Amino acid sequence: MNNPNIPFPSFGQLQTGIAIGEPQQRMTDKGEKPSLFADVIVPLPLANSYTYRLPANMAEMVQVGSRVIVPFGQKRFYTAIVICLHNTPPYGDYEVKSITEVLDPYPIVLPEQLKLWQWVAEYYLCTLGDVYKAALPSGMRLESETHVEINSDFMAEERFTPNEEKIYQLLTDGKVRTVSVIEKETGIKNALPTISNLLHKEAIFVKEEVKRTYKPKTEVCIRLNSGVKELGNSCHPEYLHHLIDSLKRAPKQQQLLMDFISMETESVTKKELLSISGASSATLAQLIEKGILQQYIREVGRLEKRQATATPLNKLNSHQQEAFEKITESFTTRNVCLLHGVTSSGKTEIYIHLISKALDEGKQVLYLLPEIALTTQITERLQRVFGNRMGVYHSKFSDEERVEIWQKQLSPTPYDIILGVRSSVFLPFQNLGLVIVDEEHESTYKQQEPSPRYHARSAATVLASMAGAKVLLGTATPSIESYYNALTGKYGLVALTHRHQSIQLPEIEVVDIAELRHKRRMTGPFSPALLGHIRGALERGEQVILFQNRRGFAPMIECHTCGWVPKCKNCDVSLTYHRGMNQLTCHYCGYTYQIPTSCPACEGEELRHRGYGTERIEKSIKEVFPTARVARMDLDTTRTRHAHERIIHNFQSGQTDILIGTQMVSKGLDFEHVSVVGILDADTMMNFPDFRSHERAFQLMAQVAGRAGRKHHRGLVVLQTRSKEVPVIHQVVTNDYQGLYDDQLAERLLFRYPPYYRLTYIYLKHRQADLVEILAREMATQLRAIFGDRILGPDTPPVARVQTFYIRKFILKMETSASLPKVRQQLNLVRDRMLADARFRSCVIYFDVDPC
DNA sequence: AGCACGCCGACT
DNA sequence: GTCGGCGTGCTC
Repeated sequence: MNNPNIPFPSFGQLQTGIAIGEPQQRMTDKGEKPSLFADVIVPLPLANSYTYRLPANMAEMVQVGSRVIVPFGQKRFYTAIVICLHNTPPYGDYEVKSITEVLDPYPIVLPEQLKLWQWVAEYYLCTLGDVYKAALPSGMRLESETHVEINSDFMAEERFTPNEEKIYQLLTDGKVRTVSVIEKETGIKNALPTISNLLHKEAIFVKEEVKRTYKPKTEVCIRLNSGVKELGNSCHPEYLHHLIDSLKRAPKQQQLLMDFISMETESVTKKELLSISGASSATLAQLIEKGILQQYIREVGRLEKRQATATPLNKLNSHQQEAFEKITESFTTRNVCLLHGVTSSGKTEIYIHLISKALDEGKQVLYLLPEIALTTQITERLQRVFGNRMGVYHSKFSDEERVEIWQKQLSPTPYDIILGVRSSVFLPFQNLGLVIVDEEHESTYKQQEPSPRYHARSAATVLASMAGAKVLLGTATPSIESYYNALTGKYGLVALTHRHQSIQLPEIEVVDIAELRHKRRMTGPFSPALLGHIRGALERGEQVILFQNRRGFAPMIECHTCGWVPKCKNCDVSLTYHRGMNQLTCHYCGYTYQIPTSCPACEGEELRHRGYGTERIEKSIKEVFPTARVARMDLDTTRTRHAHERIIHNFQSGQTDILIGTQMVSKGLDFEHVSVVGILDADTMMNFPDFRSHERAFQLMAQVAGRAGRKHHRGLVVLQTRSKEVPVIHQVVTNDYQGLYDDQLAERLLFRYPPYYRLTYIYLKHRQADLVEILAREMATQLRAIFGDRILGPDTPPVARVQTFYIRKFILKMETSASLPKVRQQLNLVRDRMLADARFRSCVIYFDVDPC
């Protein structure tokens, strides 16, 4: 295993070989000759780019990075991205189709972005089409749909089949319908063949139409009728008075007109006018009817209009100032710097000063946050300082809003700062100077599903190096990988150990719930000690956070008689009981089930809840403290855009006493009055079957613990566990990150994990269990022939079946010294070889590079 | 990913 | 004959 020289067969080209950008011009093309061909990528999981003919009238209008509409396949049209313009006719005997329409006369994907797309596709072993789909807001990707209409001139010569008759009859009303509508209304499963038969018989017309999903937002506005306005302005200053007088007999209209004039504005939205004047829309309609006021529709942006910067920068304290200078210093020799700052050390202030510095230098800043943390406090803090220079890019924003941000970033007046989640690394930047990855250790930066399975931290680093920008990774609990990179000198390292405003780290009390449970001293999920501390806090008017990293009511229900547990029919997992919705839910595929009244195995009537989710914790705590005001924050209570903010706001303003939540409660929040934090069950985190489980458990617990404590009082954390002898528990109690790091690093080396080895997971999926099994066995042989004992598996993952697909998994552990392009090429080769086998053609094989 | 095409078994 | 359900192969 110590030999990194794997027997790689020597193949010529290693890379995918898709050329992006202007090709080398041949001498003969030196002139300003317009290009004849365009290579494009389509938003499909296809490995190749495709060459289209560029009609002469479009040649001037298209650039690398423009969107174009192209016919692709038998009927459909797609929005493709031009990645190369050239004059080389493609070889091979296929008909070269022409571009249908050019959507952008300028690039909407900049050359640098295309390079990032290509890096992501290569590194994460996916297609450019996958990256394209993830990168561009879907509102910018128009697709075609088939519309079907009756031919009214049709004379029946042949007989129709029953299905043809059905569809024809449906269409006799003359309405235009899409294929899916026809299928729905007739109940025919696959209507396409029948529709094409009808088309052959010329009974119907079919047209393929590109649907424009993006619609600009509009509002109805009111202004003076132009004639009235002119008279009022110049010729007859008295005219408006006459006009008002003339409405004497219509006092409501008169009042409304006066209200409008007193607003001293050219134009106002209808809504605003009516609400200010209190008039009815009928009154307004009459004024419009009389030609005094005029109604028109105005296009408005969806982006929030905000005040220009108002609040000045806070002055940094001496520790922050020192850190700030060290970071700046580090950037002179290194591109990436890790800021390791304990909770409440004021990292955000340092970020703000770094952002401000970058802006002063005329650069743009990308501020990345993990998915869950966004909104609330950090956003508000940054908005107070940077106002309308900052844009927010988040999955809870509508697609239209994302489109507008994208376009704004291409405009001459882009946001200087983007605060965003994972996917904002794909936004166009014209002059990027700094990327901040906040809470860099967060695993939500890694996209799990679907492809591209990319890590935003890595993508951001690559993006920055392409743009000549610097990267700051900030966290209180660095990922083992980043800390290793910092200690080995690849990254700069700056530590911030002083907490702001004399806030002490909380005291952590470990409670052994195994023993208490044995002695029957537990009240449901709560130990006597925890309940005592909660009671104390409530009596003192202080707040409590209870952390349980599991949503729902109970992770499973179980028949008390025979032990039967309901499982998902699609996935190999037990179902979570959600009490609020009174149903069982699969947390993997989202499928919901009715609750059985009796056990289908033994017909026992007693089905018991096993374990605790946040919902059940909420119910239990209300039973113990009936007067306490309790709120819950988890995926289920924060589905809507503002729910998250509302829960936090209510807690912050003291309208809630106890906040129960999943890891959501641990992110980027600072509450003034929290004195007690309860970690209800540390074991579920530590027992997670993953090499990162202890690292993650430490990070989570340290973060949650950091929520306890206020300015002058030390907070208290009650940590309930059944395994208090596990080192991580002690490391959390003593806030010993270094200890955790040393332990983990030793383990990682011993068991060949990152940062010493690079991991790639190889997944195999198929509907038939036996087929994946055979595939796995044969693939194992091939993989081992190349990679030897660097291949582990095939394993059956803990959840062996998700959404009716059976799953097998290999783990590849590569030395960091091995050539990545060669490894990738080998992996692709094996996959292609397996899929070339007729037996395995319908199997799915994919890779997860640097899994989290 | 769609979509066509071809083959097969079932229904009537 | 018609229909629906797959497996297979291709998309400039």
